[in-house]
Amino acid sequence: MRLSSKGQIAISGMMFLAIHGKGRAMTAAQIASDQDISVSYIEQLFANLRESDLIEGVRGPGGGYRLALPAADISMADIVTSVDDRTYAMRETVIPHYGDNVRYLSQLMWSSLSRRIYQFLHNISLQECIERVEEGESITDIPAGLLQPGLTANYANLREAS
Amino acid sequence: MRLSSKGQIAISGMMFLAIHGKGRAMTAAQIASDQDISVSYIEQLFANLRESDLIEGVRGPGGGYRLALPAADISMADIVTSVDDRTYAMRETVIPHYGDNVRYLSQLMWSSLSRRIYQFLHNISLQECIERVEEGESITDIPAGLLQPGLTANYANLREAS
DNA sequence: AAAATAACCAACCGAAATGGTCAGGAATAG
DNA sequence: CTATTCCTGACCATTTCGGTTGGTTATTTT
Repeated sequence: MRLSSKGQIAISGMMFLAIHGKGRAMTAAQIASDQDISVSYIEQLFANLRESDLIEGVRGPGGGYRLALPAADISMADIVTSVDDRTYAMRETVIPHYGDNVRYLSQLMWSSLSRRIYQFLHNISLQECIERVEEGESITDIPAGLLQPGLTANYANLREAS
Repeated sequence: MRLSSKGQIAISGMMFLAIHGKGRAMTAAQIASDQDISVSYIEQLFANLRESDLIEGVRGPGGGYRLALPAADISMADIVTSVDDRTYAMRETVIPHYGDNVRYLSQLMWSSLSRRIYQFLHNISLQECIERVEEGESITDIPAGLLQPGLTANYANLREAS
């Protein structure tokens, strides 16, 4: 299991589709602008998501990208593995030898944990993910480095302010 | 939140200490050999773990590395953030503007998920992690790419075979 | 005291991944 | 036909990954 900024961008992009799309297609330009990232890079990542049948591309004027499935049927694991684990060769590519006791155990350990992380992400749907924030989850008391100092409000605050 | 092969190596290394150390120090050479990786690279990663007070280094003959805390008091999140999130600048470094409604929401979404992943990893201790495998967790039915084809046995099988 | 061990430290290096640019081609709406 | 927009491929700068080399300390053993 792997999780990088690539997965972050893909997840944020999918959230954007789920929230603002609502059936109609959103252009790569809109998604890129939302995340302050280049259009081409969004297109690269969304090409992966399309190959994984998570989104559909609609060409021509009025076109863009839309979810290929209900948000409830798309998991975080689906998104992450689509863009992140694609080229990620797990380090345990050597088929373990039963005689090589110690090394085999190390591989087994990581596999076990990797699987737990995958299943955790698999149980979080795009739908549930955006509902949680829209319902005004309070996000305080977060470990250092995970969040910017200024970012301690929630969606409810945002609604009042805008 | 971030998770790469660096985190994997660190976690596997810590598991090695927890299982084989049992109080006495294990050398960087032993840990590196177990993971089939260079000694210097292990030293680099373990320097981070030491700075985070997760391990102690003991110099001289008979020296090596040992856990600085009971395995039950060390979480997966501790290890991963020590080596992985150290140089990882979260993409949300721009302080969100309340007026910039859409972009703020995207950042909020990711922060919310990132926090959930962190807390998930924070609730898995090194102790619990190794016990689970030692007790013979069966690891079949794993999504493609997460595990090598040959790697479908469990610790119980290993014990029988060796 | 000398030698051996093994953590520590810093500089550098090739390969890969990240994130981006540019130039076009193919489909579709007006 | 034309504008829009996805799609594709080539290329590029920078960072990260994993490693190498060459040391220096601290500690134990001889």
